[in-house]
Amino acid sequence: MIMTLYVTKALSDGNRLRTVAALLEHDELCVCQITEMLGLAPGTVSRHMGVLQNARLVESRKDGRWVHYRLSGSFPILVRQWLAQELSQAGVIAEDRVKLDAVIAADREDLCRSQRKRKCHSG
Amino acid sequence: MIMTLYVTKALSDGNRLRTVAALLEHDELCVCQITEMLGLAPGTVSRHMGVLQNARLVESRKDGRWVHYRLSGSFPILVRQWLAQELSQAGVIAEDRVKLDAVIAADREDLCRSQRKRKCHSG
DNA sequence: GTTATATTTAGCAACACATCAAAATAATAA
DNA sequence: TTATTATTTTGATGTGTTGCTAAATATAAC
Repeated sequence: MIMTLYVTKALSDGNRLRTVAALLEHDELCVCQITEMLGLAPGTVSRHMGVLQNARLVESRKDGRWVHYRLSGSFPILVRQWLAQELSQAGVIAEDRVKLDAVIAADREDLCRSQRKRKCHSG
Repeated sequence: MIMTLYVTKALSDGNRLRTVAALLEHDELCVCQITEMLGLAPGTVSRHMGVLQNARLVESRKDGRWVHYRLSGSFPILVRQWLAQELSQAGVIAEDRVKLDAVIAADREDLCRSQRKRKCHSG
């Protein structure tokens, strides 16, 4: 397969684009933070991150039970510039920015605890 | 939907990437020429071109029964530069280049005639 | 060791997409 | 007008993707 396709396919999903937008503004985010921002199941987010990692757009760093993702050094710079321009204008991403700020301000443990609780109530 | 998604989705298919690569090197190509290069059914190629046009990556010009496509003026320049760099290294696209040169050298009417013939034989 | 827990993987249903053949369109040629 | 013909649209089919829940993995806390 054309290498470029891994990149364009990875970027051809709205939730992955939102994640990249978030990582353009925050050095590192852990899976639970991204999960909170997107409002998806953890497993789904994990798979999205796998697609981005497979395209070499993000890298992961393990910190205890937490896994942090950041934009990869091999993220094509021209694409990065383009996305930085375009995504900053999208409404959804402005909302994500607000939500993320709250998420980051909160304690990480509290965040994970509230995600667990939500899961129990829904089942 | 995030506007950017139209672009990334349009570029997330191998045959559409090959088409864009061809249009980076040839001002204009008609549907039958692209069809010959990709080796797909005309209807399939038409739909692909529709996706690219919808994302404002290409524009069409009608010339009698023929329709010519070219890269749009609103094709994001950073993406264009990135693709020009990346796609030039792909093997498939090198092959396409050779095939396209032959296609363009041939008479357009002959090309369409041969495509008609092929269709009959296969049915 | 055992328990708790953040993430990943597996299995599955729903939806989206690529492809072809064939019918419909639009334009030329006779 | 009638016949050709390049392209588009439609209908059907197979494949890929996204999402969830639940099980598995890996790490920390007890």
